[in-house]
Amino acid sequence: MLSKAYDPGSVEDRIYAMWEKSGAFRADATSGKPPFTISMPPPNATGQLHLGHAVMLALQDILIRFHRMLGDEALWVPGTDHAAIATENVVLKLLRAEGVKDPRAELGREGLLSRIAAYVEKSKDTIRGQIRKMGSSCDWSRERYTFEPALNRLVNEVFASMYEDGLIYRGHRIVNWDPKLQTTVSDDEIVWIEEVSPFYTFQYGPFRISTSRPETKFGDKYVVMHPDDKRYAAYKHGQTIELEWINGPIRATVIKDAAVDPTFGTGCMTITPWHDAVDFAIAERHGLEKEQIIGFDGRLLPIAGEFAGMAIDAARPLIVEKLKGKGLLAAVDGHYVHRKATAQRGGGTIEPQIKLQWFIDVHKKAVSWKGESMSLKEIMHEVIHHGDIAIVPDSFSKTYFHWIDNLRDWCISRQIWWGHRVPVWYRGDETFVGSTAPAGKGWEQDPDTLDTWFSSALWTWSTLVDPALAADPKRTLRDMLLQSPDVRKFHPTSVMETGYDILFFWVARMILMTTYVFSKLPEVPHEQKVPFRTVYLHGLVRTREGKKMSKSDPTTMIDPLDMIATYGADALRLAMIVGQSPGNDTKLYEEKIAGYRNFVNKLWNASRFVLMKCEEMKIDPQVMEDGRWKTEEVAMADRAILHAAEKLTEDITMSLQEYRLSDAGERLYAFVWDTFCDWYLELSKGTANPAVLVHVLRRILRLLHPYCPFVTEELWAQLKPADAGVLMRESWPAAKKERMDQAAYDQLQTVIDVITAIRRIRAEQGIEAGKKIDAVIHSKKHATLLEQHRDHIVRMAKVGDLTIDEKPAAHANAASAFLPEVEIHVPLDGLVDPAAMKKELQELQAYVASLEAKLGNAGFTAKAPASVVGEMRTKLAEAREKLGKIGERLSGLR
RNA sequence: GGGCGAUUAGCUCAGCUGGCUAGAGCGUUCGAUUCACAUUCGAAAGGUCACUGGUUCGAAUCCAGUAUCGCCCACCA
Repeated sequence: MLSKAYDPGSVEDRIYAMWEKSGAFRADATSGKPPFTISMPPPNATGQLHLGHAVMLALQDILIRFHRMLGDEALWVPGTDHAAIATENVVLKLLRAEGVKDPRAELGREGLLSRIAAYVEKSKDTIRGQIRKMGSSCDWSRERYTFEPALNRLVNEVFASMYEDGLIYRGHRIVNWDPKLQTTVSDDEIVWIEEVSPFYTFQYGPFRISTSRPETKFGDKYVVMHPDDKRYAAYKHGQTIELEWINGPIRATVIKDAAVDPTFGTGCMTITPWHDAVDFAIAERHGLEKEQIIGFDGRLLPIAGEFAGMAIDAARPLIVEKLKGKGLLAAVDGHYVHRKATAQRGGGTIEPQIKLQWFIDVHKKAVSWKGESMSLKEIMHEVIHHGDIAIVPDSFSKTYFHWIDNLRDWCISRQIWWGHRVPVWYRGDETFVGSTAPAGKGWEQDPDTLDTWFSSALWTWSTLVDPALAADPKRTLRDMLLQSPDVRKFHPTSVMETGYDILFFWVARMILMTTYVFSKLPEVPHEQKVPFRTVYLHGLVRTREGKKMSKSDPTTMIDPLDMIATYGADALRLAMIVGQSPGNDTKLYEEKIAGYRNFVNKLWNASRFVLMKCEEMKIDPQVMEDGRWKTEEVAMADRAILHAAEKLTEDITMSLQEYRLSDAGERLYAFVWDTFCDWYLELSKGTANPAVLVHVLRRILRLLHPYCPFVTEELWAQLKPADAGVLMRESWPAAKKERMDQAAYDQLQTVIDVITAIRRIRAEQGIEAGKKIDAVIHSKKHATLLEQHRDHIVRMAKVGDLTIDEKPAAHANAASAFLPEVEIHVPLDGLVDPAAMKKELQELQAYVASLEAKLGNAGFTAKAPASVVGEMRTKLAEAREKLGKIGERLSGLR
């Protein structure tokens, strides 16, 4: 017998172990079933489960379990991410704490990498266990890691292929250099911080120029202004001027360029092409010299003269002081708000620098797509625009297009060690691109590694490539893709479910890489050259106050593992999913989770009740065949609940197929609690029909399983038919139209309305429970109906006894009254069919529209006689009036 | 500066292509209680659907404008 309250702690781990051991998570690449695939966005291998993960795991598990039950070959590939910069930083910090002052120098590349690898392996088990805690039904036999050898091979092959196609190039570009982490960071990894900093205006020969960064100004020998700026019309482009500057006299050149905003400051500026992206662009346009002022360590170079070697923060006030001493400081604005670029990871101040970096060219038309030569950017646009990939919610397509339109070449090299190393070898002037060094001595591999999103961008298919094929150097990328059984069966994936915050970081890059790679395989049908068919973007989880949960402020954090321990994984899953609509942030707080814990417990007790009823009636639910009962034993209430269960099945199935996960969850919640427990189980306390009870409960367990896998599986063991296996492998119920019994359902609704009315009147009139009540019914049909349900009404409305008298109807649409002195309106008849009325309305609308069109036409051509127009006007007015009446009636419909 | 979105009950939110008396959960108030469940049951109060116009027989829903808030992108020397 079941315990009085559901205890998730004693159930969840046992159930999960049972599933895993039984092989229920494993997908079969050889089955004939249609595939349904999700690649799990890999959490950091060294990470801890947070709410973001929990939401993603719950959503994906619901989809996977639903499709598995639907009869699809459902595959959910789990994995972890090597998280390049983040992981390297963690280990560097640990090493420094151990007393290793300069880990890179002391351990060397190989030494440091093996330390990091060991650390990663050690911590992987944590996240693996935590993913299991959520109930995730992923296929652990296919677990992958973004930095495993097979994936490294694929990364190298893709790099080489793109290089050969001229899509990867090396060039000097302004990059975001982080002097603290000693690496470049991508545009997307920058956080802008507002700060007030002094804004200086200096005399620069005849000009006044302003800056918040005097320390970059040593090398400024170009003064730029807008070509149309009349104030500077006297100065010609290319003209040189001798002037006194920080470290003595220099010769400045006048440049006219439209990039300068004449309304800002003095309308002219000097440029520092090495340390500013806009300046770099101007310098490129005019072929100007570029000079480095600040070193990669963040200190001034010898060009700074006496300031050389100083850190920029320290040098700044001294430089200002010197210029002031020379009488060149014209003004200082102390209230200038400046936006400073800092690195998202590590927090160092970004110093733009020119570096030799590897880039992916997104503009070059070098990819064959639909028989055309297109750029990566164009393809990225095309697949969304054309609908090869759908984004849920659709509104994010606009954001996506906007981003694509402004997309620049992607800088893929990083100056860290932990990551896929750039597969390029150098020897003197020779360059070789490939997985391994070419034969011969003296080849040196590029020291840089690739942006972590480069390997992540391959994730949907790199995880499906057979590692044995990847390990064979003779196999080409093409072989690996076409010969891996999992790629053939499961790619493209069905859904990419992730937070909207990484739409650009990751989703867009998967589209870029996958379309590129598959564009090389003519035998793959066009629509299969995408990484996924649907992108489902969930929102961020916020605190009750709407704040972002952050590690730095522990009071805002909700730890999903704590919540699982207290309330159970099922409750947490429901609390996160219900109320979460795609693309919108949700607020989560403990009371909400507690509410769903109550719900899970409610289901538990409902099952307990059903089992008790079975026992009372000496029936073993396990030997009960599903859905078998004798027609004559089925009362109207049974027919009604059966109808409701079929309707529910239909709704839930549809909602899940349309990715309306919150709706479906809410609907299940309401059905279980309000319809099944508070209504049908209450009725069943009188006369129970165990066959129907068990049938409906089994139906609930199936429909609810994707949301609450643990409790439903546990209850299933008690209630399943003898020949059935685990619930997670059961089939999804199909709504049976022939079982739908709207009439029975409506009639019971009437009975319920009557019960509610009696209760309300009792409360209003202060009539105690248990008193006899006389009801007057103005309809023979309903008098009969209520007479049949007298026992239920008496019990549910807590009436001592009930007399039902029939009187002739006062109105055509019979209303009924309870208690001699009080009239209650009960909607007794479903005489009006809203669908038919709508149809009539539509016909009238069409008629009105045609009349209007004719009238408009007649008025315009002035050919119709006035009498005809008048007649039409009358007709139109009549039609409109009728329309209004029908609309009103329709509005009044219940 | 460019773009996207939001504004519905005290709080958190539903409300799909215009059509039930605008809903749910939590909270509040009142009442119940050995009978599956106090992690319960019944009921009540609570809304100018941000504002102003427009389209329509009919608008929370569509259109325009206003206000407030949020997010993304770019970034001014």
